[in-house]
Amino acid sequence: MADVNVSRIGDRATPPEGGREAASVEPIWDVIELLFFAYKDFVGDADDVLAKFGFGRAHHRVLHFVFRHPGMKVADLLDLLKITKQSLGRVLKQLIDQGYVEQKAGANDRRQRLLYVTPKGEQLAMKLAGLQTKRIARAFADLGPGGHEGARRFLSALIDADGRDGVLRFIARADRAQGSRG
Amino acid sequence: MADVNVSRIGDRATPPEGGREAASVEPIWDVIELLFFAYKDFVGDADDVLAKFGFGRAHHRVLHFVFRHPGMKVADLLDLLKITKQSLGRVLKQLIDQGYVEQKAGANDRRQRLLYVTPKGEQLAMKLAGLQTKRIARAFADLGPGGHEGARRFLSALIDADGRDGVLRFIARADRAQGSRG
DNA sequence: GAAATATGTCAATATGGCTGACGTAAATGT
DNA sequence: ACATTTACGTCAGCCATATTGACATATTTC
Repeated sequence: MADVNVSRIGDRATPPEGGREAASVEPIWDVIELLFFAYKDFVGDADDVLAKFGFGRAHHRVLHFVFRHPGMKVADLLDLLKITKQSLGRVLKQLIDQGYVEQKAGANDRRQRLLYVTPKGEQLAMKLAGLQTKRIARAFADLGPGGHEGARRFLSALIDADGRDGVLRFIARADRAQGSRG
Repeated sequence: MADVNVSRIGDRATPPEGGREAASVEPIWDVIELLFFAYKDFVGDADDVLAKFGFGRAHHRVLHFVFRHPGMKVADLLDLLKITKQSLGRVLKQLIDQGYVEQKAGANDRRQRLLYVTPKGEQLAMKLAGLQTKRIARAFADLGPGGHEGARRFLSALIDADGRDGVLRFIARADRAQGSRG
């Protein structure tokens, strides 16, 4: 966010919410816009690095989730990212061809292509996660104790109610799958 | 998030962070992934409506910011969205041609095209903001008191330090510019 | 052996970014 | 007054990422 100086500037950082909420529900403008700006900066960190590798956000997402869930099936990834196999195919192929991700036939079901990151892939995945972690950690430092828990609760609550538990379990399972590889 | 059932499921919702933080900083996986899933669902609400109008996220962003900052210059919008005038031009033209946004020459500087939403544009902007507000309000209800303030602080802290004040002032100014139009 | 499943791939299309070049009107500087 | 700069628009082409639909191949299952 280099500069957002749209001619003049104001001062009040919070909208007037005292008491009743006007007719037809007054939009929660501040959070709507903060989500936009915060997310943009958040992914921007990684975008810059990815560009040097000739990759985009799509590659990042695949690399990230394969890293977090070693042995993931292609179908799992499709379901998770909610994209088509054709879209996934393109970026996955590049990641494989360039040695960031590798496939192994499933032991039980040999039609399956289980996905794993290579050491090279792990290095990039960790580099990207490190950048994002740095930003988040800085935010938590600003927020003081309870910041992490608060953020987790807020973000979880934003997720569609019917998919929330699945996402939380997914994240928890990844933590187990990877263990501590600091 | 229809379903994220990647074969098996886990239980622990928070990573083991007790005490020291391994070598080279352990990534804050939960927040990294929650941001991804939360943001996806957050923008998904609007995407569905926009699709019915033949619009995309790019249209939403333009409509949103013009609505929030009536009389914005084209240059302001470019600086805010960080896109090129060619990219903006395409979607802005559609919004104007279809009567959602209108332009007026600047009073002082007649080269400027000041942007305003039409009543039709306001209606759509409010509809989209309403959907997002519903999601955020639901999250705040889950979080209890302090949820709004906590979210605002967390998201603000995520923004690049050097642009943060500008963004906060921008949001504050918009609140004044629009007043209560609930 | 037939049918279903997991994956890969070809082809065409849409959206929303980008760069570069050029045009026009209005403001500004000397 | 004229040259330059500014604000904006637009043409042309390219790239990344997503889509749909069709079809191929291996493997598992009924």
